[in-house]
Amino acid sequence: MKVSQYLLATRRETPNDADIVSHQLMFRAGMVRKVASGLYSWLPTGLRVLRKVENIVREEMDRAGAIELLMPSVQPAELWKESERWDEFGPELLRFRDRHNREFCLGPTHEEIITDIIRNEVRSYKQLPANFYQVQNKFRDEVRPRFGVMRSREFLMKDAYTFHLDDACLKSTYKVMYEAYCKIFDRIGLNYRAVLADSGAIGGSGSHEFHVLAESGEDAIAFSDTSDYAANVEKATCLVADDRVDHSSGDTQQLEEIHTPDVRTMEQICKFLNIDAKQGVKTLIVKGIIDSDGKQPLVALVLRGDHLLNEIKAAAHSLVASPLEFAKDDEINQVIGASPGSIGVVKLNVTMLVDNDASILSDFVCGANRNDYHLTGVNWERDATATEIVDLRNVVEGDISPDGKGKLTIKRGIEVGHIFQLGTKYSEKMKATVLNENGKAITMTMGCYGIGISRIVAAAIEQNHDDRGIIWPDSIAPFQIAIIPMNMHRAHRVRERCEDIYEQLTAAGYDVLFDDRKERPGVLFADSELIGIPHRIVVSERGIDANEAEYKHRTSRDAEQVPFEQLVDYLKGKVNL
RNA sequence: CGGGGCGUGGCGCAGUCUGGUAGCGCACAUGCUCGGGGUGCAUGUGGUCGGAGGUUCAAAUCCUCUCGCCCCGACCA
Repeated sequence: MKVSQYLLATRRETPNDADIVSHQLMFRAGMVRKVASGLYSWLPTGLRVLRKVENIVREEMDRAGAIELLMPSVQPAELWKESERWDEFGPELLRFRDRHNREFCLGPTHEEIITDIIRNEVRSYKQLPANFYQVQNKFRDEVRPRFGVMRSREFLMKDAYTFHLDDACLKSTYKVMYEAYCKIFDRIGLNYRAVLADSGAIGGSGSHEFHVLAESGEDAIAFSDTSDYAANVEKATCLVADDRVDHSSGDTQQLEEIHTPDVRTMEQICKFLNIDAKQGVKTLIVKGIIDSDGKQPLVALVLRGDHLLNEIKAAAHSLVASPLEFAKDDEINQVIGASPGSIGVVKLNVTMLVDNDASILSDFVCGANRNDYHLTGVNWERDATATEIVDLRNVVEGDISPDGKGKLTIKRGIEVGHIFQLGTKYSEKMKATVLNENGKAITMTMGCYGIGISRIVAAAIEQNHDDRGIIWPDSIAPFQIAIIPMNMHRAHRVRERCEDIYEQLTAAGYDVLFDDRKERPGVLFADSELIGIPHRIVVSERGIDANEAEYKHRTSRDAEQVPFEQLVDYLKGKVNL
């Protein structure tokens, strides 16, 4: 491509609504432009990258035995009502009516449509397992779109769905998909980790997320520093470090009530009593499961002062309402007789779920269930008893890995892929069955597998940039090689030489950007670096005199001189096609 | 949804408090200049100041309504 016949659209300045580096650089490099909140146009440079990612995904999916198809982005309400997600999904699902007043939605995902296809087309166990995928725009009406294409409302996604006679078959295909995903991210050249994930509302037994590691990631992921344990912090567990002090000889503190005016938060109580948050306990009041009388009791969740509640773990408990709902202040006052900020575990009249680590404390501090008072020297058994001891908290750096091997470290990641063993959630509701070898109708068991194509583009930039711009891996660069002429508009021989190199490299199959604009060298250099073209050839009069082109990689400091006749072969050794 | 902020040429901003008929940088066009890191000079194109209504002799500026965009939001018990 010659720049004179292309839309480079680079900018020197960053728009003020771009607050992460990938968004800023995608704008400045002329890759995307915002059309409305969460909606972007992909300019030619951006589209080139998007297509490259898409093609790698497509090749690996095909190689793994998946078959491509394409489903509509507009979907009829009937199918969503059948799966009961029409009501479950919430406002993220954009709903509307057509001219005949029939209800539709813009597809945020395609389980319903694919299940409908498969139940109509697949009748025999002999046709299983089946693995279908598509690459398509999805729409989710995000409350707050942000970070450019990282969390936009419309985005490009590869989604695959598999159908099986039984769970064993599902598990083996799941493993094949897991490996295909690893190949995809390896080929793109990203630093990523596969982690255990919460399967969430979608249900099912097994689930992994694939995260690109980056400071700006929205998710926290926990790894063992010695084993291969890795999990989303939402899901991560740890072993309890049992460093309980032995008080069997009775040398504990006395229970004492202290007047603590205006002390409500853990931070305030620590300051007031000059203690560490590890020596305190916080008591969160949430709503419980509605009982047989139709009443909704309150449940207390007890955590060590320095720990954070994991809402997913809490909501998963059989006594706790799901999704998790915090009790309102007046309810708490009514039932417990004290306000939030003064709640504690002693003589607490509701079910008490105590986190593992809170349960091994002794001589700790908590609210007194009396406004403006706290208790010190509290001890389990003697002063209070847990209804149940459970895992309720987010793991933190330094916790013991659940496999007992090593300690957890926590890093941030951008979720770019997610695979699920769905089971029969959709196939059962939508009656997707096949006949088995005995002629009996069997409900198929399903898996689903997503990759955020547009998000990968942003994630790759988050991971690969410097102060001059993007640094693409060869695999997804919009152009692999830039040809930059020096003083071309005065020196015909520079133009001729560039044209010649451009022809040769293009013929060799490379994506080459020949910057033939009448601009000063600084502009040409700056733009090629901003766009992130990994390999750069400079042709100058001086070089022509020496019969040499200059080669430099985007990441290297110094350039190398290469004789013109060796240039193509030289690049073949440097640039991965 | 709650809280905060912002809408002025394509982009980044000043002007708004204290009303007087719109300005700067970048980009763009033309000419000269420069020619290995966003050259310099000159000239020029482009904005009914998000929209509607109101106050006023006069509104980007004051008032009312409205639309759009951005940021933050369990962590507290």
